Amino acid sequence: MQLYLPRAYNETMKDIEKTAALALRETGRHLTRQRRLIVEALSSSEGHFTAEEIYDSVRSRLPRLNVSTVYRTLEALKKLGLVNETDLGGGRLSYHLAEKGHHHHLICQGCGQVSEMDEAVLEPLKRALGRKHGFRADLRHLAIFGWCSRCSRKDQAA
Amino acid sequence: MQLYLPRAYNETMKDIEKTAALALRETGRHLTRQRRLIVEALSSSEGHFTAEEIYDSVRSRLPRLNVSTVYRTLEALKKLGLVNETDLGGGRLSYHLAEKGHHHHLICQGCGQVSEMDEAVLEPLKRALGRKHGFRADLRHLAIFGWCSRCSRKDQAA
DNA sequence: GTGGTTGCAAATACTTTGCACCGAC
DNA sequence: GTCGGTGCAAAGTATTTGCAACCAC
Repeated sequence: MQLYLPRAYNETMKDIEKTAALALRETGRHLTRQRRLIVEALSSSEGHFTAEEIYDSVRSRLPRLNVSTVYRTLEALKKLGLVNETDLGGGRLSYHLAEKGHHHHLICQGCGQVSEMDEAVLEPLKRALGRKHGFRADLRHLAIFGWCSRCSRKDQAA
Repeated sequence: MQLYLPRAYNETMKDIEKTAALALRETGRHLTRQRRLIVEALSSSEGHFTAEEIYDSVRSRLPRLNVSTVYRTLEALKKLGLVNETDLGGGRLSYHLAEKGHHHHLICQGCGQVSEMDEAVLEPLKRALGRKHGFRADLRHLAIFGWCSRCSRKDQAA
């Protein structure tokens, strides 16, 4: 694959960025500077980001970036299956790079910390829903609210 | 308890409306016509409603009602513990009368139908989260997305 | 050069807030 | 009469869209 990017970029590009570049090209779309930086921001951590967090992050390097570009890019990447959109509540959506395995969020209502849990914990629930309710649960991006161990302790002390 | 309402109202009032009237009075708040009608709308079904659904429903009887009154009333009832707010995703909140037991939502991504599941199904999950992650899950209003049996069948046929 | 992409501004959807008047108590 | 509640309008927040300039191809 030959990118239009300067060689130095190409050599340091992460796999995910190359994947994005290819997927975009295959569908006749362009890999712009803003899109590359947005993918880079998304890949900067395993976590999830709101559109505004991505916007703020990329704007430090591309000050004229507009939020609508972020939304449009996330939409495009979502359609390509490279990004997943999660509704963690609070009236805003979160985005993270699509991964092989699924992960799930434990959101602490005390400190706001978001941790992840493994899928295995949910298997019994999934089976029970199918058996009892005929419901095929899509547990790819479940968000569970509650209290982390630290805030639980604080809570009891109060 | 003696309400300012005409006797006929008092006699036909549902228990929940009386509870609301008492709770409001106890905290030095007023039971207005709009608040009574909003509670009535909420109690018209076991389901959950968005603020706009309540607004539309009450406006047929009180055309000058304003949305902000609906939001403010829901907020007041929430503080009194009479109403629960649930984030079913999609950028809007849902409200329903607080019940003794908790209920949980199964939201079909195919037809949008929202059904309820009983709490028992979640107990094993709750225990596992505590044991494995030290996380005290607040599962009072869990929303699980997926596919109902009808849409599952359609999906397989396609 | 062409068509996809961007920045900008305006629109949309949901919710909140300031304020003067009103009404439950 | 008092203080809480309401309608109205405007603001706030998250997201989307129309459009002309722009740039990856």
